[in-house]
Amino acid sequence: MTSLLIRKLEQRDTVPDDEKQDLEGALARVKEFQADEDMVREGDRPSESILLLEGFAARYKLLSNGKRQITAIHVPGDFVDLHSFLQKKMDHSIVALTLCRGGLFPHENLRQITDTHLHLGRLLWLSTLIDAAIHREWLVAMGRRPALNQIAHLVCELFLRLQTVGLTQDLSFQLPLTQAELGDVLGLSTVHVNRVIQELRASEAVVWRGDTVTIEDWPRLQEIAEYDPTYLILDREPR
Amino acid sequence: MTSLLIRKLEQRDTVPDDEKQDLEGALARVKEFQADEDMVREGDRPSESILLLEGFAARYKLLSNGKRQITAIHVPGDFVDLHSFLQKKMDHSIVALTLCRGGLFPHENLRQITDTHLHLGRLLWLSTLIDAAIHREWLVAMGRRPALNQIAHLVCELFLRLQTVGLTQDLSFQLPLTQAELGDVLGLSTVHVNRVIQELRASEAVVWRGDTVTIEDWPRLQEIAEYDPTYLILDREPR
DNA sequence: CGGCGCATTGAGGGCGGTCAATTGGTGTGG
DNA sequence: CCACACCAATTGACCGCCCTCAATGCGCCG
Repeated sequence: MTSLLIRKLEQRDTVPDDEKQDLEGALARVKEFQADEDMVREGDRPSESILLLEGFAARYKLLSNGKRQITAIHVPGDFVDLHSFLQKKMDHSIVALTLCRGGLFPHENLRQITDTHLHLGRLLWLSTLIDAAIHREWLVAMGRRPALNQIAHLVCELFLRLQTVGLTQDLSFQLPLTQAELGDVLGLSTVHVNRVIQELRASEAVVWRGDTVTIEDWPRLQEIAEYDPTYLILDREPR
Repeated sequence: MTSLLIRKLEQRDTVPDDEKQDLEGALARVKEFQADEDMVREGDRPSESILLLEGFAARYKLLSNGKRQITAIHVPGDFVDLHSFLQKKMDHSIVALTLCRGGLFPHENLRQITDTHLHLGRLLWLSTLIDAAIHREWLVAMGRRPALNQIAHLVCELFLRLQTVGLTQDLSFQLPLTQAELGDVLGLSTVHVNRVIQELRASEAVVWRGDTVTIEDWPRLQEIAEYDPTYLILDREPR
C-alpha cells in the first residue's frame, strides 16, 4: 500500500527494509472518498493522517466572498495532511478532486515509527519540507509571473511529480481538474484560465485535450515557465 | 541567545530545561549581516542553519525579468533556513532586510540534539510546519484577496508573530520594510503598495507612519483582512 | 431527447501595472 | 549653514491583464 510513498522517499534517500516494513505496518486501514468530498475539514483535529493512494486531492481555503483558493494539489504517494500530526488543528480543508483512496496512519503509529526510526522520521519531515517548497514556488508564480508562464510552470511541476510515482506515460499525463479548479489553484478566473490554456496550446509546447496533457516541446515549455526543479529535491543523498 | 526561539516554541508546547540547555549548546557562533546582504544564496549547500537573533530577513527568488518575489519574512526567533538541514541544497536566497544577527547551528549539532531529544526534534519540525502554514495563507491572500485586504492580513500576521517574541509595544510595532520590499512580498508594484497603504490609513484601522505601525482598531482591521490566526498555531499543547 | 456539467466566446469594466515626475527627509561636504 | 546627493514616499496619466456577466457550444448520460 505504501509503495508509491516509498518510491517518493527513495527518490530522495535510500530507505532500509525495516523502515519500509514498519511504515507499511503503520497503515491502519484504507478509506475511499468520492469526488468533491472533503477528506479533512478546517477546524478538525484528526487523529490520523491520510496517505493518498489513488486519485487527486487539494488543500483549499474558502473566503467569505465565496472565492476559493487551492494551496496544494496532491497526487498518489503524497501525505495530504501529515502536518496534522504535529499541528493538531487543521487550518484548511482538503477535498478529493476525483474518486480517491487514502491510507490512514493513526498519529500514535506515526509517533511510534518516527521515535523508532529517526531516519524515517527525517524523511517524513523532509516530505513536509517539499510541500513548503512547492508553496513557495507557487507564491513566486502567482506574485510575479503572468498567467501563461504560471500555468506552464504548473504543468512542468505536475509532470515531474507524477513521473516520480510512475503516473506519466512517456511525455503525457492525466490532469483531471476542471478549468474552474485550475483557476482556484492559479488565482485566476475560469474564463481567463480557458484563454491562457488556448494560448499555451498555440505555443505548441503542449497538447492539452480533455484530461490529457502531452508535452510536445519540453525545452520550450521550460523556457516559458522559467522552470527550475531544484525545489522538488529530486536528488538521492543521505538525510 | 536562544531565548526568543524558546519563547516561540513555548508558545506551542512546554520545553523541558534539558532541551533548552542542549538547544543553547548547539549554537556554535553568532554572525552579523549588513542590511541588503545575502545570508544564504540559492544553490548553496549550507552546513549550518541560521537562527535570527536580531533584525528582519526575507526569503526570495529572482526572475529573469528582474522581478523579485519574497516568499517569507523572518523576525527574531525564527530559523531562516532550518529546512536546509534536510533539504541540503537551497532553492532560494535569504537576505537581511535590516542589520541582522544570526546564531549559527551546525547541522551536525542539529542532528545530535534531534536524535537525543525526540520531542525537541518534533518542535523544530513544527516550526517548519508553521512556515508552510504561513506560505499557504499568503497564497490565499495573493490569489483571492484584493490588495487592501491582503496588506491588512500581513499587518495582522506580523503583529501576532512579533507579539509572540515580545517585539510589540502595546498595539504597535516596527516594520522596517520599504514599500518596494512590501511590493515584493505582496506581488504588487511599489506604486500600488503606496496607494493601498493610504487606503488602509483612510480606513482608520491603523496608523502607519514611517517604520511604525499602530493598530488603532483591531476588530476593524481583522474584518478587512478576514483574519483567522489558527494557522499560526498559538496554542500550547503536547506535541 | 432533454438535462447537465464543462469548455468556449464576446463585450465591457476595473484593479493594478508602467512610466515619469515631484516631494520630502536625511546625511555629507563645502 | 547651505548645497547637493540620495533614497524612499507620493502623485498623475495612461495602459493592459485579467475580471465579471452572459451567452453559446458540446459531449455525456439517463
